[in-house]
Amino acid sequence: MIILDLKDARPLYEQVVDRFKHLILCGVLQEDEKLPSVRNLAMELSINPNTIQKAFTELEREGFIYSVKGRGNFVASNGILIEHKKKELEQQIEELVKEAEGIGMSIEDIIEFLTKLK
Amino acid sequence: MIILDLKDARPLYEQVVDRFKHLILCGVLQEDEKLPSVRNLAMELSINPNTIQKAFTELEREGFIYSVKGRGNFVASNGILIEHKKKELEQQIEELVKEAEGIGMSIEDIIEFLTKLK
DNA sequence: TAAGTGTACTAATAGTAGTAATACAGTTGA
DNA sequence: TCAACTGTATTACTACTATTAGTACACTTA
Repeated sequence: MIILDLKDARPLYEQVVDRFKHLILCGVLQEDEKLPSVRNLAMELSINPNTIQKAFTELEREGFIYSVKGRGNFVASNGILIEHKKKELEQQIEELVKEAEGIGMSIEDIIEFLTKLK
Repeated sequence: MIILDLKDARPLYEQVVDRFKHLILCGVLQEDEKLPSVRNLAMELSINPNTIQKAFTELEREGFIYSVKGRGNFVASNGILIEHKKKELEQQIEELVKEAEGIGMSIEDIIEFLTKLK
């Protein structure tokens, strides 16, 4: 299900995160489907369970999965995932607006720039 | 002119960068005014010249100052500074838009969100 | 050309990120 | 209830990177 590339310079947990993101976004893993357990997957990949745990924690932080103690990790609903990402983006936008105002660029200026992008 | 806080966890060069940013943005340092030399300031603060050099390189990268080999570092014109920051922001906005489109959020949606911020 | 200036290279060190070993804690089903 | 599964927290080892410094080079100006 998940394949690691040990020659890849990227950290193992990051590779795991990206693989699962892909599987979820492409619909291979369906809503509420159970992910392999931390231990199983770690054994299968011959790495430490904590590395998988770190990957799952990150996936949860980004809204891709949810985790239930003692039961397992599960694919989050598409709605929740998108809602999560939307909030993240809105936060980023707010920070950007603050910075922009610091150099005398108003929200209107930003909207004007966005309009040109269309 | 510049004061360091050795108890501060932040790196020395970063403290120097922030101090100068403040001095420039508040107009204490005027356009084309010469900054203290790398060696002088280093001696005054009892740190290594390379640390000041690193701070100045960062300030130049962000458009706050410009540097002339053999002559010194000088405060950039306000216009250039703002232009520089504006381009940086616009780049960030473009990246944000791409991400937003990835989750089905259009430029119009972003504009709507911005409008509510006003 | 001396005395100032910025810059590049290298190295020592401290801090952090990645991974692992291990122990703790919740859930489930025979 | 308890064994066997599940996620989680704590700690520690290690490799990498960031920070700082030592030193040498290169340009500018009077």
